[in-house]
Parts: sequence; C-alpha cells; structure tokens
Amino acid sequence: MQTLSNLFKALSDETRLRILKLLEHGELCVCDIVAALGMIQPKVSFHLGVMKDAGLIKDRKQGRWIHYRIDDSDMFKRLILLSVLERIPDTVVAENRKRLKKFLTDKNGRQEMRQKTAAAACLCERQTGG
Amino acid sequence: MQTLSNLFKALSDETRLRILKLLEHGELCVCDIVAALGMIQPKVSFHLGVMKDAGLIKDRKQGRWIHYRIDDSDMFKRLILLSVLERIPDTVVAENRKRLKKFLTDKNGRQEMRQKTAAAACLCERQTGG
DNA sequence: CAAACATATCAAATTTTGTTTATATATTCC
DNA sequence: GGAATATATAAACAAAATTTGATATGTTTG
Repeated sequence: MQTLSNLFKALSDETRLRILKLLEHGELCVCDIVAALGMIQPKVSFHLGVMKDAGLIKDRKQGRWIHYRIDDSDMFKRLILLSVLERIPDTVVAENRKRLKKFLTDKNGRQEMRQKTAAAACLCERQTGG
Repeated sequence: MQTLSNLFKALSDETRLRILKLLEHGELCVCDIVAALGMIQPKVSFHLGVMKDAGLIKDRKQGRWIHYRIDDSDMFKRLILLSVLERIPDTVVAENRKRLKKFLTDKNGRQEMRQKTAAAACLCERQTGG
C-alpha cells in the first residue's frame, strides 16, 4: 500500500508532472530539464529523485550526463502515465519546450565548435609534423 | 494541471487509500469509518475533506449522519479508482472491516432497542388512555 | 428543553516536503 | 594534472500537510 501511496505522492506535484510531460517524447539529461524549467539544478535533481524512487522514471549514465526517461514497465504505471500525459495540454509546457529547444541547439553548436577546433588542431599538428 | 496534482495528492496517503477501500462496496457514515479505522474523528473528517475537495468522494446528509461514497462520475476518476482498489488487497483492510462489522451490528442493536422501547411506551400510553 | 450524539472546524504542535546555498564526486577537455 | 562541466548530496531553512485537543453546530431522543 505504501508503494501505491508513494506513486501518487510522486505525481502530486506540478513541477514533477511538468517534467514527466517534457519526457513524453524521449529521454533528457538533467541539464536539459534544468534549462527547460529555468530552475536551479539541485531542485530538479530532488524532483527527479522522488520520481525515480517511486519508479516513474529510470536513469542511464553516459559520460558526465545522466539521462532520465519515463519508466512505464508495468501495466499500471503505463495506464497512469498515459492518462496523466494525455490530461496535460501541450500548451502548459510550450514555454518549457521552447527553452529546451534553444538549449539543445546551443549545446549542439558548442559541440560542433569543439569538434571543429579539435579537427583543426589535429590537422595543424600533422602539417607542422608531430 | 493543479486539479490533476491535487487528485494525486489526495491519493498519496495510506489512511485515505484505506478509507477508499472501505467505501468500495457502498457508502459509510463518518462514525462507521472512525470505528473501522480506530482513529479519532477530527482526523477522519480531515481526510474525508481532502478527498471530497479532490472530487474523489461525495457526501449525503441524513439526519445527524453524513454518508460518504466514492465519486467516480467521470472516466478518468473511474479508471484511477478502479485500478487503485484493485491494487489494495482485501487483507490490508481485513482488521478494519472486522471492526466495522462489529460496530454496525452494535449500532443496529442499539436502534432496535430504542424502537422496542418506543413501541412499548406507545402501547402503554394507549392502554392507560391518552 | 436538556442530554446525547454526529460531525465540522479551529488553533497549536508536529511531521513531512520542498527550496536554496554550499560542497562533494565523477567525467571530460585542454 | 588542472580547469570546466554535470550531477548528487548535505545542511539549513521555508512551506505545506497532518495530528490532536478543544469547541462549535446541528440533530435527535427522552
């Protein structure tokens, strides 16, 4: 019974519902969610922790990032999560998605920049002879 | 979104889930629930209030009693409530139901006693001529 | 009408959650 | 290896939920 009440406790907060809605279409890392919500990172980590403990989300570590995704691995959770996501209109998270999109674009930009720089450095090394 | 998080908040407490389970087979008045749970009355009223505000239960006043029953008047609530009740095993509330049964029996006994006494008094009045 | 009863509400005490700032840990980049 | 980045955790604090005891309100019974 405690598992059940815990599941609902995890769903009883607007920030957490918002995060679930953001995860609707796939996984995100913590910094993505922080950017999308415009909240400080420990706060977001706290809410992710609550949902992870309740079994609503799972995480996956990759390098220095930790990606979170919805865990609907049993019928009950699937049912609940589906009906929850369906009941939150996209308009509610429109602003968050806009910020997320911008953040992802910038992140991509930064990564490409690093790759180019690295490639240039490599080329330079070769040309000047190692 | 607040309505949604509120609904889950109402479901996020073991006492309240227990009450819902007790209401599974029909309405009960506050004193029945108090007896079944073995809790003090203001506490039970508080939890009933939370669930009523969230739209999970309805009340009906009859004399000095207020009867509460599950409100599954829309698909979403019906779905949630069904799956919740199904997930709480009867064993969890076995003790509560035992106490409830005893309380209801005693209540019936007291009422019958009152009715007999009243009938006797009435008969007596007639015989001695009003 | 007074006593008994059923319930709600209020205020105070307590417990649980959520927020923030600071810091620790681990990973990648240079 | 040192700087930068991503995340978690701890400690302190704020806010919200719960519990309890006291009391108010309305209803029935004698």
